[in-house]
Amino acid sequence: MATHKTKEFSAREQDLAAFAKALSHPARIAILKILAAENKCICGEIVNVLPLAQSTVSQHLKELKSAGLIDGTVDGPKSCYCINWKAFEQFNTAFNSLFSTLKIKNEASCC
Amino acid sequence: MATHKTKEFSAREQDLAAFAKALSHPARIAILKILAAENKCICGEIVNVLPLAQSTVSQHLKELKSAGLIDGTVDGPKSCYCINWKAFEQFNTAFNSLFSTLKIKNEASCC
DNA sequence: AATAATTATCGTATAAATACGATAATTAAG
DNA sequence: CTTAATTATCGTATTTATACGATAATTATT
Repeated sequence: MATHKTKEFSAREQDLAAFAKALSHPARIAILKILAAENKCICGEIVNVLPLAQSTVSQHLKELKSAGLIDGTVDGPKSCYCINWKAFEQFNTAFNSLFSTLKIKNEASCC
Repeated sequence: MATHKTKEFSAREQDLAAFAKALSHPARIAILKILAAENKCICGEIVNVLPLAQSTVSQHLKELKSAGLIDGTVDGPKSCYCINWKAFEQFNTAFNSLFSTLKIKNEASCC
C-alpha cells in the first residue's frame, strides 16, 4: 500500500526532496566532485575511479542527469558529462533558503 | 546482488549522503519546517497537519532522529521533538563546504 | 565493411524505503 | 486500579533503489 504521497506536499518541498535524493548516495557526490575537479568533463574515467561496475556508474549518471544536476553530450564513442551550474546554483540557493528559514526560530528551541 | 557499496566511499561523502537522504522526502522537510516554526516542539500535532497516518509520521520522525537532525523527549503520554541545532549547523556547514568545493572550478566547464 | 572501444540499456536479483492498520507501550486522569 | 489518550512498534504489502552481468548501440579506426 505504498502509494507514494509525495504529491501531497508543496512544490518547493518536492523539489528540495528530489535534489536531496540526488545527493543521497556517496557515489553521486563523488561523481559531482570528479566532474567539478576535472575541467574536461571526463566520462568513462569515472568508472576507473569508482569501485562500481560500468553499468552502475552509468545509472548514477542518468539519475544525476534526470535530476538536472549534470549535462551530458556525446563525444564520439565516449560521453562527456559536466555539472549544470545554473541548476546547481538554483538548488544551492534553495537549500540555503531552507536552512535560513529553519534557523529563524533558533532561539526558542525547548529541548 | 545489491550488496551496498556505500562503505567504499569516504566518510565525508557518506555523512553528506546520509544527511541528504534524511532530507530526501518532502514529509521530512515539512516536519523540520513545523518543528522550526513551532517554538513548542509539538509532537502529535504533526500528524494532524500532514496527510499521513500516525504510524508513518512516527517512522519519519524516527529517521530524522537516527540521522541526528532532531531530538525527542517524552513528555507524559506525548512526545516532544525539536531540531538538534548543533547537528543541523554541522550539516549546513558541510553542505556549504561541498557547494563551494564544487564551485571552485566553475569557470572551466566545457558543456 | 569489419573491428575495437566506449557507453547505454535490459534483465534481474536483492535490499531499502514508504505506507498503512493493528497492537503494544506509556502515562495522565478519573 | 481503570480508563482514555498518545505515541511507538510490529507486521506486511508495495514501490523504489542499488548493483551486476550481458547485450545492444554508437562511433572511431583500420
